[in-house]
Amino acid sequence: MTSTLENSPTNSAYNALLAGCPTREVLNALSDKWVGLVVVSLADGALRYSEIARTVEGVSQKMLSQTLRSLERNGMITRTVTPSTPIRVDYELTALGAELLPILQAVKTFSEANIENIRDARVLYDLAN
Amino acid sequence: MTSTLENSPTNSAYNALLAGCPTREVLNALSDKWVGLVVVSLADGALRYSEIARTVEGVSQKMLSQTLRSLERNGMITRTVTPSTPIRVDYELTALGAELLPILQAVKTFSEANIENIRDARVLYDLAN
DNA sequence: CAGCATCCGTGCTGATACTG
DNA sequence: CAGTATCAGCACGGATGCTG
Repeated sequence: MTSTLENSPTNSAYNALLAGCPTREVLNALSDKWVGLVVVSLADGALRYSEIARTVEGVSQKMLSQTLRSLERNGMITRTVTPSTPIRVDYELTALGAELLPILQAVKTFSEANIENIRDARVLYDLAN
Repeated sequence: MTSTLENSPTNSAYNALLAGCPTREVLNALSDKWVGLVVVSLADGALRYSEIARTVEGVSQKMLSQTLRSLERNGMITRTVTPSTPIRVDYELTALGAELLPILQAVKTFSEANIENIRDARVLYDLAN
C-alpha cells in the first residue's frame, strides 16, 4: 500500500518547507515585486526593453533592469542585443521561463478574478477588529 | 472569428499590468515572504498555530502571526479559537484560499523541480558576467 | 499555548542624474 | 535606446521580552 502524504505531493529531493532548502532562494526570487508582471508581459513573445517598460506600468528603470537581470541569471529569460543605432535589446522567455509563465499568469488571473471578494473580506475583517 | 489577445486572457475588468489597478495590492500580498509556505502548510486541512510554526521551518512568531493575520483579513483562511486550557487556535483555508492553494503549490513544485536547472543557469551567468 | 510590543539592522525601492 | 550609479527613506524581517 502506498502511503498518502498529501503535503508531500512531489517526488523531488527538495522541500521548501524545510529551513535549509535551497529552493527557498527560488521562492524568494519569484516573490520579487515585479517578477510576476514582467514574466507575464513576455507571454506573447520577445519584447524590447522599452516595450516591457510600457507594458508593466509604473516600473522604474532601476527595478526593471534589476528584475530582468535576475530573471536572466536564473535562466528564465534570454537577453539579445542588436548593435544597431539606436541599440536594440530583446528579452524572451526560455523554455524554463515558459514553464513558469502559466503559473504566474494563474496568480495574476486569481488576483483579478477575486479582487472584489478580497475587498469584501477586508471590510468585514476591519469592522470586526 | 474571435480575436486572440493572448496577453489579455481574462475577461475581468481588472488588469494588473495597469498602474492604478487594485489587484496589485493582492499581488503584493501574495508575494509576501511566508505566504506561499503558510498556505501550502494548510493543504491537508486545519492546523494549529504551533503546528504551522513547526511545518514552516524557520518562520518567526512575528512573521507567522503577521502572515496569518494578513491571510485572514484577505479572506484566505479562517481563525477558530477554542477557549480551552491551554487555549487552542486553528487555521483553515476558506473556499477562496482553497482556490489559491494549487497555484501556490505549483510555484513551490516548480521551484523544487527546477532548482538544479536554476543553479546551473546561475553558474553560467556568473562565469560570463 | 498563542500571541503582541518593541527595538533595530539591513535591504529593498524609488527618484534623480549620468553614460555608451 | 538601454541602461548604470548613487543616494535617501522606510518597510521588512528577526531577536528579544512580556502577557492572557
